[in-house]
Amino acid sequence: MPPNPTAVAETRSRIHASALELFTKRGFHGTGMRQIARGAEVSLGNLYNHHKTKKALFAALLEEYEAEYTAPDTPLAKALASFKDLSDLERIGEASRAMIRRFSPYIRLIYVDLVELEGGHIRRLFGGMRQRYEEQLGERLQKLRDEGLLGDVDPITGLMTATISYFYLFNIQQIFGVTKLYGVSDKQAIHDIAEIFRWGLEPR
Amino acid sequence: MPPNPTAVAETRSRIHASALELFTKRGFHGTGMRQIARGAEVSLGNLYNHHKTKKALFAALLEEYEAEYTAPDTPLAKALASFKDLSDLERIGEASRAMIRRFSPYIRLIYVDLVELEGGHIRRLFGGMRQRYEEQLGERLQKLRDEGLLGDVDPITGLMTATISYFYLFNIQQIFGVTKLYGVSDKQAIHDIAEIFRWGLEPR
DNA sequence: TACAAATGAACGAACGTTCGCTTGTAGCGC
DNA sequence: GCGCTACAAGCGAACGTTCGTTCATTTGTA
Repeated sequence: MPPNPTAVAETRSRIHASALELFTKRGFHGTGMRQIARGAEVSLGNLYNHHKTKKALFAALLEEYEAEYTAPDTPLAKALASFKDLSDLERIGEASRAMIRRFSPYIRLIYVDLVELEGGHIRRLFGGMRQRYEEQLGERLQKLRDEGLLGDVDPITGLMTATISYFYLFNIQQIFGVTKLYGVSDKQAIHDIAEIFRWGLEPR
Repeated sequence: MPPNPTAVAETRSRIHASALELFTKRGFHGTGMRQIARGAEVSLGNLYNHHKTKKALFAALLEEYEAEYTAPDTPLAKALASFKDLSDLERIGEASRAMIRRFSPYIRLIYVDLVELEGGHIRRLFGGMRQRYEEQLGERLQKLRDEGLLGDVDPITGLMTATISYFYLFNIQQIFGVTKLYGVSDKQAIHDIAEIFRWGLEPR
């Protein structure tokens, strides 16, 4: 148990794994440092060699996930980057599902932060959403509109609402534990929602 | 300090108010019985004359709110009950906004339950949603469809998605603390979203 | 007089953090 | 190649608080 870089990194990752599991299951104040140490098979004191306080440990988990989540190679980022026209809505739905599956522990951490700590994390995620969508999609959507491939409603708002609908659907199912919110398979729900955002509820 | 019914009820409501404020602000495990007692201007021991345990006190708050929330005279229940055609979508948006405003403490409690306790509450709320929509709106929507006032997409799914979009929008703004998610006023956002669900993003 | 409402001291357990100590290897002079 | 040193990594007892809950007791009407 020395300054061996790989062994130290392994210890750190065991601590993070244990802390993640407990924080997401019992919340911040419901999780004790002794439980984290036991789960990581590490002494209580050693936790404090890696993180100054319990809060700092929690914050480290959030930051780790945030970096991964905001990377440009996530399913959702790729789906939005390659968005060409409204036939790609289903891809956004599939990507949203993949995001929730991959990042469900992160999302739970965000809820913990909201409920028990300052809650600033989720505000940051949604805060600049509109602007990010405009920067990334504004030009392409304007072009589609000029070509007569979009209707009169604001397409940025439309794509945001569609993405949020998908995201929240799978959030409800995965995080809240609800099965088949719409009574159909995920694939079917993704298609139905895409159709709604393409054609609306009015008759044509 | 006697068996005076109104005085006892007043004490109870002070306890509930103090507990609600603390639970929603610091979570379940982050709130102490002594803090609740201090906030309610009540002795520590007296809390246990009204609720057997801390968990029971929390559960009582959730139940109180749930009864109010599922009552038939809430803004959303009335908006859905009086839904006639797609021009009423804005009313659902307004009602959703009113719901989030009125019930934001309840929603925070639900998040606390999700993060720190069993989390069964939110599952119950979303679990039977599809069925409730079918029971309450199925017949009316079928009639609208027969009259040629609706398109081909499933209108139940459409109305559910629209309601959830509104609800979550104001949840994001009120509970998560995000201002103007869509960059426009609430009124404008309600209208834009209604237009999207009516006409879709495709050109007409 | 009876009894629910209200009180605050007391209990044992668990909390986050600190601290003195041990362990074990990396880097160094030889 | 070999001991030696320095020091990060790891340990668990201990500290002072705070926790949820209990309980003997007092208060104040019905």
